[in-house]
Amino acid sequence: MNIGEDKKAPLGVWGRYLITAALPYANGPVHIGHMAGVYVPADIYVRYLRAQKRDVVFVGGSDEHGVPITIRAMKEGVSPQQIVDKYHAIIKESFEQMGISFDIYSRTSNQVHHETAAAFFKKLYDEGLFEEKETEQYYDENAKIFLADRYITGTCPVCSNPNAYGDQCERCGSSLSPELLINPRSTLSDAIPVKKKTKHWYFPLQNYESWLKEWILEGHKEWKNNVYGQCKSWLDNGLQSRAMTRDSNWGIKVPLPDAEGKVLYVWFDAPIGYISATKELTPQWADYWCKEDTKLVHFIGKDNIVFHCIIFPAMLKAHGNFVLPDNVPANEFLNIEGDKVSTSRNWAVWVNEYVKDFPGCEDVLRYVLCSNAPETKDNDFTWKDFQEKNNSELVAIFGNFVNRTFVLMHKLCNGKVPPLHTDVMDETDRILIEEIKNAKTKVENCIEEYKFREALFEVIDLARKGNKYLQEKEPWKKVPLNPPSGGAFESDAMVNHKLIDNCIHLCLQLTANLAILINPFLPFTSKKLLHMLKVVDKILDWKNAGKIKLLSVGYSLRPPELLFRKIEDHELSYQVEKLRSGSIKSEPNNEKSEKMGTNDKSTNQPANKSTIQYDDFAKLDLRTGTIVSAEKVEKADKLLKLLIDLGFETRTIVSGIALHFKPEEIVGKQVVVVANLAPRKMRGIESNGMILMAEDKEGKLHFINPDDKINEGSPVT
RNA sequence: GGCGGGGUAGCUCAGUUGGUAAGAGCGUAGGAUUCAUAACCCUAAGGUCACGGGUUCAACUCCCGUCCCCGCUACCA
Repeated sequence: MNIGEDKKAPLGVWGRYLITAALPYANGPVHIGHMAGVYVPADIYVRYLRAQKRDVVFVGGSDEHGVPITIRAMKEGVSPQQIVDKYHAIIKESFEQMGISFDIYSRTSNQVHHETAAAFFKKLYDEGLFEEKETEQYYDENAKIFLADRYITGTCPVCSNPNAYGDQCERCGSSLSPELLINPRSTLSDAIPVKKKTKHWYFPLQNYESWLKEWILEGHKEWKNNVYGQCKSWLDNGLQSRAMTRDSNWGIKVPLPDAEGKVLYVWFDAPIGYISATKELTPQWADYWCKEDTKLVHFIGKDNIVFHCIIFPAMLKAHGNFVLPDNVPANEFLNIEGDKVSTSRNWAVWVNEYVKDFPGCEDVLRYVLCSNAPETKDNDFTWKDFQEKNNSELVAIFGNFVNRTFVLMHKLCNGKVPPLHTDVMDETDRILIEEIKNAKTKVENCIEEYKFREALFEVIDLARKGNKYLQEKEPWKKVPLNPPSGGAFESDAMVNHKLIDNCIHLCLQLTANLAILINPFLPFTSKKLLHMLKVVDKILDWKNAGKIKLLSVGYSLRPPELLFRKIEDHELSYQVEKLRSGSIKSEPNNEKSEKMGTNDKSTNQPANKSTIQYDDFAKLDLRTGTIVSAEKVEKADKLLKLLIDLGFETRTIVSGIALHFKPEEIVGKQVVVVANLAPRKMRGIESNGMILMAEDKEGKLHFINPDDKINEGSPVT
């Protein structure tokens, strides 16, 4: 592959472009975080490339496999297919409505993908690139399923992080396999997983480590800081074999004879979805995937970095014959009104709802999300900001310029494009013409470097310059004059007439430029402009930008229509109210944040506990006790080391309540203790028992204790 | 605690390889104007560039340390 030789390729040297946007996971709709981080930037890039007449394909689709979907189906009593059908339709529609112009929006449950992914796997298998291991895999006997990586937690063998996930330790960055974990447990039913024999195929990432290091750390220093830093961290920590198959019946069947009940790991099959979608789109798919002069770019959220920068490239490398990503411009997260987006708390602005609440304002959302995109760090979306950006930039600068140009043209030039009289052009005119040219260069440079918000700023700035120009020229102050008939002579009036012509002429040409430049960002607006200017789509070719001969002299144009409307205060308060009233307080241990990235495939539902017999209860030795001392445990945010007087003895209990109570304020409190709990070491301190706590709906903890003070050590029955 | 990303005007962000760049937009305050969706245009205020050291003739820009924010993760048997 083209290691090291592809830096800063000059414009136009790429034969074709293959652009992918992260496959959204089909167990929920998309929200504005997804849009801002992935789909809007990807779409801008693609529309720009198309305007450049580059050969480009933009693929996407729903990611429909994975255990969370089967779990959800189980809970709702429907089939996994029904779940994904429902959300695939919603997601697809949202993208269409927002103008995300996929060449194909596919899905991983369809036939082509099953075949492609299976064949990919088979090829690696046939070449002996997998390690086949029969292992004791963890099985949840309550839920009756093998536990997917994500559903097992345990201790990381590398850094001793006790809550590493089965697929990855996020503390030390190591990629793991479930059986490497020490002390595993099920997050589904809380059951202690039992081991059961099963066979799986592992992909030895470590074999690609040195290659990845060279390819990324040496060859792609231009990647964004956040992306490069993450990659470096993983690579420095060392890679390990990772199982690429799972025990499940939802997914792509492992294409081997002895693999009943086994499917491909969702992260193995999902990125292959990009290939399948391309296949489905065109018989020439291989040109895009296999020819070295293809520029492959993955648009993703930051939660996907490891898969798109490490695992998938290693898979492609192993398979051979495929191009590798030239860049992976991952974005950070978008918060809403100061809080992180959370599906479980319903703290989100859903695209399908936005489209209903603000019909015809799709471009406004695109504008706000792009101009405030989390390109370098997490950012905040507020409705106030949404209003201000709309009212003071789209309406007041961009829309207003276009509107005053059109109104003046109709008032002063009979609704036609006036001629340009070079004899009366001045410095101001020439500067404006220069600015139009510059704008094109600036915008394209920014887009090529994935700096979309800056690019968009430059477009708006051009409109700003138009307003300034208009202000300086003040054509409305000049006396309009009918075209001279017969022997015209130079007079002040004649000159004024020419000045008006020049001003409006240039403003109109500028407007045409705006249509071209804004097109990648606000395609609906661009369309409206073309309609008003009575020109065809052809004019949107990027090569036309920067020119001032886009509209023919004498051509009559349509009356103006407003491009944007103001957003009123009451619309904001409605949205904010909707957001707040719809939000659900969730329990803190369930407060797994939603990422604006699209593949948060974990769900974390505490299951209802099953019925127990009296005997089970009677096994507990519950006692009252009094806290005699409390201190914070070093290097642990949540732990307090407590000494509890139980009457017959005083013992040490380590409890995870430090975020809720200060040590000094709980000394002397009576508590209920599980006295016969097996000892357990935490942070090196042996804990002998457990304090009972109640948790309210805010997630706050409260001690459980007797109404009146009673003797230490009194049994609780 | 670990890893990663950040901390620059009220807000959202730019600041290239260290040297007249401490900047932009919005917001705010004045002014001017009326072609325009009470919009546009002009002007102004304001920041010890998180903090403390260090390297240098010179640091927002390099080094060390500290603090804070965000994400993932850890300790809540």
